[in-house]
Amino acid sequence: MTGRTALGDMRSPATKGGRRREDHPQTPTDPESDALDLKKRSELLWEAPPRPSRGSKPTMSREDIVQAAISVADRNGLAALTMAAVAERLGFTTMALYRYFPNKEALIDASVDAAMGTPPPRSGPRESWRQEVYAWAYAKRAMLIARPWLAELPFVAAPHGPNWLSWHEALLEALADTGLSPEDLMDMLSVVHAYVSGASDTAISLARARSRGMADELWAQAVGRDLCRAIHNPRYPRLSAILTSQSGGILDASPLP
Amino acid sequence: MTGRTALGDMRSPATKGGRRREDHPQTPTDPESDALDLKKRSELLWEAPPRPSRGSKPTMSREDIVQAAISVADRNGLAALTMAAVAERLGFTTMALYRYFPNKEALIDASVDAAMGTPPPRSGPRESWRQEVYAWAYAKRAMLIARPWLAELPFVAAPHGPNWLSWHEALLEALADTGLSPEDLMDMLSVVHAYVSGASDTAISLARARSRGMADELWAQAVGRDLCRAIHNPRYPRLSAILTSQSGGILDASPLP
DNA sequence: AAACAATAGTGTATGCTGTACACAGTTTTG
DNA sequence: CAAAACTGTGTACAGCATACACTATTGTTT
Repeated sequence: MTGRTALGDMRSPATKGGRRREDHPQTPTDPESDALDLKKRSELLWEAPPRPSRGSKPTMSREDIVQAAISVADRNGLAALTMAAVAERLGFTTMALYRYFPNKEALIDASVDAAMGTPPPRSGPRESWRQEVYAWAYAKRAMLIARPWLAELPFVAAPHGPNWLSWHEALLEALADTGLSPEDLMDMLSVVHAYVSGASDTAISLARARSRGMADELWAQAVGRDLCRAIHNPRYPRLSAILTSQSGGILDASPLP
Repeated sequence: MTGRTALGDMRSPATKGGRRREDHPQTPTDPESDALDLKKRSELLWEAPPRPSRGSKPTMSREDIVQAAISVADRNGLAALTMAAVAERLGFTTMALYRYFPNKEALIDASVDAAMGTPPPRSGPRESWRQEVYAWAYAKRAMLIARPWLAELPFVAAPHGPNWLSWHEALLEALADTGLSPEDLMDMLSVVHAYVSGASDTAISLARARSRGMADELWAQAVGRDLCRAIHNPRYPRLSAILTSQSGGILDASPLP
């Protein structure tokens, strides 16, 4: 929702202007085109097309465009990230961007990878794997909070770029002393990743609310509202009991230890 | 969104047709409107507006519309879920839907909650909490795989409806024998939720690919492509080592135990 | 140096989107 | 029976991604 204001822009617009796939899944228009799509997305993220020898020189670079896209999203959220907005920020025509990226999806793929950056290098000496993983988790959480629009994107089936891999590499390094098997390490990658994303959920939501100028109190009120509906509702006896038992640890925006 | 390929439609379009917020976060158009937005979304999900006494009777119900929306998304993914598509499936005009839902976002909120349904009831006698949590996790995973478009929506800042709460309630019931404190139970909710989502990632991706008619082999090839770029890349020594050490547990679509 | 080919950025056009608005028909309330 | 409140329709519009045709620019080939 993806925009996520929330809705709008999510991520998966097939092809908007052009042809459309409205067919039944059993009779797909072109089964191969999707696989090619995934491969193409990955390739565009990793492989720079060779600079052609002839023709006039490009004025911008993919880097420039990605930076512009990131700053647009940083300011106004994913919904504001339109081709026109990016182009305007660069002082070019909308269509000029299509000389660098074949479509919006490719631009977003690149922007997402660039926006997540690389995990901060270890500052001090190596600590226990527990501490290392803590540090990694905090770093990822901070990254998501700094760029809450990343969480507006769906988490499945996106291509994984160089920076995304670097976060995995860093986590593997944090786990180096555990002596886990390769298989277990792979599992840990997804577990820790998912945990941090999930645990950062409310913090990200708060960050988004703040960036849109919402007062913290209003946000907390709005977020707590849903859960509070369970209270005294016979359909949710256990949830109700927990919510009334004590506090709203739910409203605490820092669920990570 | 988004044929989904993936981008397109996400969820966060601020407001598409109407007024637009392009302002700087520091000078928001109307800080209160967002808080009201969140509250409104929650209310729409929980509180049915009272049937007016005067006027002609409605031909459809919100239920009908939600079911139509779900079946559209089931068939063609989130990108195909447009107001026009839902209306057509029901044999009504697009604008007729706006008598039941104030905007697309509200319809999606309702559809998401309805689509996730309620967790299956326990079949046999109560088992150990471990087994109970396993069962819950499998159920959630199955639900996500059955409706992969749910994973195309952003995971933050969406209102939580009755069914969503019921999944939490069920997990609390599974954890009943653990003797955990209320605080710890709340933490467990987000941890287990996040874990299952993350661990189901590839399985969901595969389900989406299948529903679009892609052969499993093609999908695996496309998905593995990204990770394989780390192999023999000096920037990712540990990742490379793991990936070459043995198998591609990565390509296994069933990471849950 | 001249002719050519391939590119970069522009301008314009298109189809799809969500949704505002004004209407006509229908049902209940006074 | 008139007024009020609603339902579904028709039309209209702005915003979006993007196709296409154009020109100006540049390196390659002759």
